[in-house]
Amino acid sequence: MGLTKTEIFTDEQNKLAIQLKAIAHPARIAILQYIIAAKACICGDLVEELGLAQPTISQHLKELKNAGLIQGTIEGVSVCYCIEPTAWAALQKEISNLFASYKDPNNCC
Amino acid sequence: MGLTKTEIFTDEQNKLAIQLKAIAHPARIAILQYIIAAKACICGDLVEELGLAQPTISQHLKELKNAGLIQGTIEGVSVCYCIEPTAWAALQKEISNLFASYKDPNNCC
DNA sequence: AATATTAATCGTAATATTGCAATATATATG
DNA sequence: CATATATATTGCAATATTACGATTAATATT
Repeated sequence: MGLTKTEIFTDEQNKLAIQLKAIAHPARIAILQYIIAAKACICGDLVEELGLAQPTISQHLKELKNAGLIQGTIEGVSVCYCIEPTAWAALQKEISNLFASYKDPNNCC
Repeated sequence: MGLTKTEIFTDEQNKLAIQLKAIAHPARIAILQYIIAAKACICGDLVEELGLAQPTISQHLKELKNAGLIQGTIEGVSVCYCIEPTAWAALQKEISNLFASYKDPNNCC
């Protein structure tokens, strides 16, 4: 075990879980916030900005990339990261649906 | 290692990460959707509904409870679960802020 | 070409997560 | 009280995650 039983759930549930998991880490939240806050793309000031080692940051960026939430373009020696607008908007909508489906308290608890 | 360096990040980032992590599993997404879809509170039809063993469901419910996202009230032999409205709304707002902070594509990537 | 700079990859240790069988707990009901 | 029902807890095996040192890869600069 130690293995999520993905075959039991719908593709939508699995995909949402994967993308939420990508965001569900303080370092990756911080990375996303930093990328968003910078008006331009971020060319890897992240190592200095956060207090984590370079391989660790690189790994977190890879996970965000794998989840499709950011994209990186090579700019000479460095790499520029920014939000992937389509996936970002899609995830926003998906999460919004989940939360909005809960209307008012049933006050039975 | 294997341990998130929480001291590096803000309380907000850590709390958001914890609550997102609670949702970031297909079983827990399915549980939340089922609780929401039922107009009344759910008294453990979950084991039959999802294809997971009873201890596994119980554990997932515990995690959602620990994250403050659901609450359970004892109803005789069984337990009724429903969304915790305050935490649910707060998390919705927090996530909404994160996503909304990204305006338009900077098209520099 | 040699060196510097930046980021990715590999390998590894520590810890966390997932899932379940077995068991425990707690409340009904006969 | 004995038994049934519903849920929680414990213990464990398999796997995943987190973090980083060491190394590699790739492009600039001298």
